[in-house]
Amino acid sequence: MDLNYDELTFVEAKLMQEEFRKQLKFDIPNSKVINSIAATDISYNPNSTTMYGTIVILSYPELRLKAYSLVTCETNFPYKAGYLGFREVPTLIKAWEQIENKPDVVVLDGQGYLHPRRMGIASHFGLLTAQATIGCAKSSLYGFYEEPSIIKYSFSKVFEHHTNEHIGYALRTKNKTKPVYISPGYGLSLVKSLEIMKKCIGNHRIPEPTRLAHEIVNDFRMGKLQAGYKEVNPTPVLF
DNA sequence: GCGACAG
DNA sequence: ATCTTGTCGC
Repeated sequence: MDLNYDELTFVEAKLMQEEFRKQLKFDIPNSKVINSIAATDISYNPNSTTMYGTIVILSYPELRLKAYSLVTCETNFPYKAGYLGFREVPTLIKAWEQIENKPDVVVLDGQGYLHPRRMGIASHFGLLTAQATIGCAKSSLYGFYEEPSIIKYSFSKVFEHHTNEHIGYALRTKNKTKPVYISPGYGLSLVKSLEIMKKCIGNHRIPEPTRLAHEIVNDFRMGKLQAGYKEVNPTPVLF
C-alpha cells in the first residue's frame, strides 16, 4: 500500500475524514468467535520523523503473547488533536501488512467513533484494513459524561455534545485511577467493544494488549528487538 | 473571543 | 509521544 499523508493540509485531512465517515460500518454480521486480539503502539523521539511501530497479537481471552510485528517508518504529518490517524496510520499499515496470521480484533491507542467526526485513529485504521477495531484512549478528546464509580469495571456512557448521541464509554480499569475511553472503530458495536475491552483488563490501568504493545515497541526503539514479524514460541506444558 | 485539545 | 525526581497511597 505505501500510505503517506505528508503532503496533506489539515483542511484536506478534514474533508477526507468526512468522506471516510460515510463508509464506516459497525454492525457487520458478527457471529464469528474471537480467538485473538491485537494492540498497536507507536514510539518516537519528539525531535525526529522516525516512527517505531508495533502490532502485538495475543490469544483471547487468555491474553498470551502469540506474535508481533515491528516496523520503522518516516512521517512528516504533525500531531494535532483530531488528526492522529494521518500521523500514525501509515506506520501501522506497514506493520499490519507483514503479519502472516491476522488477528480477529485490533485495539488502537486513541479514539474510534468517539471523535468530533467519528473518525478517530481506530476508525481510520479499521476502514483502510477492513478490520474489526476498537479505540482505547488514555484521555478524553470529545464528548461529555459523568464520572463512573471509582470501582474497577464500572463505566458510564459518553455522549455527543449537541445531539446527545451515545458515542463511547468511560471505563474504570483500576480502582481509584482515571478511566480509559472506549469506542468501536470499525466493524463492531458500542456494546461489543466495551464487552471485549472489559475482558482485556488486568491489574493495571492500561488494558493488557496495549500494555504489551507499549513495552514491546519500547524495546524495539531501544534496539533490544529487530524489525520484522515474529511468532512467539508457545509456553511448554509441564507435567 | 475563550477554552479544550487522542498521541 | 518522551524526559525525569520526588512523592503519595495501597
